[in-house]
Amino acid sequence: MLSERRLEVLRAIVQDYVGTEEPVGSKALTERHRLGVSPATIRNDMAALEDEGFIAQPHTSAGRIPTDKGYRLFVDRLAGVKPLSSPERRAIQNFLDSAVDLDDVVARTVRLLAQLTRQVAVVQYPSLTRSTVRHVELLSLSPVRLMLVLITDTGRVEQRMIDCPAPFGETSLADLRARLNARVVGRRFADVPQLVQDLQESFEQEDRGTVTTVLATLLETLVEETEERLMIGGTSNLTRFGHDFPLTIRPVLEALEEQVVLLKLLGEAQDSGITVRIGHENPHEGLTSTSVVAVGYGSGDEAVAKLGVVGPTRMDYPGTMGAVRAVARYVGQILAES
Amino acid sequence: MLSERRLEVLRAIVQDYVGTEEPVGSKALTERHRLGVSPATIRNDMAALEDEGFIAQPHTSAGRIPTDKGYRLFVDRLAGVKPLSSPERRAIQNFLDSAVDLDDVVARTVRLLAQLTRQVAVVQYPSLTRSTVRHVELLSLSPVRLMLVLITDTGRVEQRMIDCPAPFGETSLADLRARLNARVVGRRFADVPQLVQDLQESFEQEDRGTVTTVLATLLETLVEETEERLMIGGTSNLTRFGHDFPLTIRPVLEALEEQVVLLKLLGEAQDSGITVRIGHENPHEGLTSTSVVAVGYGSGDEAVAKLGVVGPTRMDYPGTMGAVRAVARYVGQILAES
DNA sequence: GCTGGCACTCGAACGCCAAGAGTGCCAGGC
DNA sequence: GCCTGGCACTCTTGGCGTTCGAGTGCCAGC
Repeated sequence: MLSERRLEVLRAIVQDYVGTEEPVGSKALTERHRLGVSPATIRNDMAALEDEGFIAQPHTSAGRIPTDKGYRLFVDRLAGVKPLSSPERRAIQNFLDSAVDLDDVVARTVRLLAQLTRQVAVVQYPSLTRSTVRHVELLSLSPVRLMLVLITDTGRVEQRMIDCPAPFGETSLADLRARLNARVVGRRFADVPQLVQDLQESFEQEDRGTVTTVLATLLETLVEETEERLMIGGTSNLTRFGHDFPLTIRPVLEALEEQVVLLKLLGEAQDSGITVRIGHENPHEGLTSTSVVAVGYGSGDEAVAKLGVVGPTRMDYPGTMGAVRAVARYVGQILAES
Repeated sequence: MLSERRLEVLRAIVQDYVGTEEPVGSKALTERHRLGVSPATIRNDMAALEDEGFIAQPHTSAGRIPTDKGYRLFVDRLAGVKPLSSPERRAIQNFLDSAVDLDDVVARTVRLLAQLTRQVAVVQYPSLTRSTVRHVELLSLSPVRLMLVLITDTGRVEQRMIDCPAPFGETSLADLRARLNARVVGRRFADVPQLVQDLQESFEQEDRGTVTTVLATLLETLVEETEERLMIGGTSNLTRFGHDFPLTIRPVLEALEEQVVLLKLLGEAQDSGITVRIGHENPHEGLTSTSVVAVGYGSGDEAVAKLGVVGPTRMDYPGTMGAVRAVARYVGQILAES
């Protein structure tokens, strides 16, 4: 068990290292923090912290830097979440309020997060599986060509082309549109498959082929789009990463290009509460020198998607967590309003 | 006027430098290219090329590297466009053919371009101004809430929420929908404003407010969405940029984050034919050490949008130009089919 | 107009040394 | 028992001079 002061020393080390990017020594610590003891004492504490694996020395005659384990302890026990200032809050709200559609909301959220945290921001589009259907529209582009448009309660829109096996009249189309909407509007996407499964039976023989095709396309859209989309931004913040550039930044950029990786990353975050993954806690290889701070957001109580930032393990955790939480909260509000 | 051989020397310098990333000397040139003369002669030629500003020495006792002006001459007079191999062509076609919707087409195009050229790829979504209207849909979400959906011939879909000043009945809605479509389907977006300007006059007094609102929203959407969207990818290729990382890469990443900058960049490319902007020819400050290779693409004869890559001035121009042109061609085909 | 020869320049690499930061440990004091 | 001042030790960092080699420019000769 670590004494109170040793924890205090760890906190001081983390804070200083985050600020200066340089290994911090015992003397510097006593100068910048009122620890009430001499450097020699701090040295003993540091030796103990190193034995426990919370800090490490890059080389023998250098100061100490926190390890992943050290950051973990810091985040779990030593640091709170730093709330944003009220000007910041107002700025967020203003900026998000002027969004015109869902794409715009997401785009603005990304910019905002990247600016506030000075890190790479990742925002997932509201998920289809947890959303409900607001409307299904069928348009006839030609007698044998339909367009299916799917609108969610979060404002997301998906469309698909459909080639009909046989000409499909306007009355049949209106009929199908009405029946389809009657069954699925307001329901969750996950429930749609059962809700429409016997729909084609109520149609004339000649139209059944088309109806079946439409239903198949609808279900396909649901499945395909469960592969969620996301938007990232603030990659130029990666340049503030460290000194040994190419090696560090390369795998990160590569990971960021892989939507699958990012979705998995966000997916592993808890539904509620802020999740912080530090360095090697990250499953993906290219991201072992980064930390991920993620949180769910949603229009109601439940999270419909997640957002977060990716940055160096040496980051300002309290500030980042505060910004991420605040942005998630406001985006949730915006979505609820629309 | 430069002699034939001196041009040949310039070509050799560009090729070698692009391959090795290192200043190329007279001896190395004679070894790798059959120029038929001795290093001393090459040195004279190089001195001449340097006088003309086509090549430069990083420092006195180093080899030469091409200047922007040198690359320009190379691109204009010395290099052709290298066509892709037929396996590559087949791969492109296969990859693009399996796209499910417009977003997917664009996303795949970006990946493809980035992979083929090993550079940062930028693809603009098909522009609204040059597109035609395929369909306008109006959905009633509640008696006082409408959704406007706009579908283009390139498959792009835009939607907007509309709050009606007064309740709007289903029959009025159907009427408006029919009249709207009758007027604008198949027409260019640019022509829409005049086509709908007196539409509200044929409606009952009580509905006019709503009709006016709908029309206003439609026009607003046209204007707003003329601010085009685009997608970028392959940023991890920036790591292969050069040796002096942070300074070079930072402004590039920043420029890439600014959609406005990129749109302007692509916008300045010619409508037909490949445009190559080299180094300082680029208007944007952060991109003075990059070259941009861009080309228009479209479903018909006319370009509806542009795509291209951004890379170091030291790039394989013939190969890059070949890849960009080929990808643009295939994307055009895909769009024409859908 | 090309070529071989030659002197020259200059950056990269290396080794060396001194300075400074930081540590670990120990003996003494509260 | 814990803290502290002192001290020897370790290593990195930066400056400096030297060497090495690539590449150049120029010139005389063919």
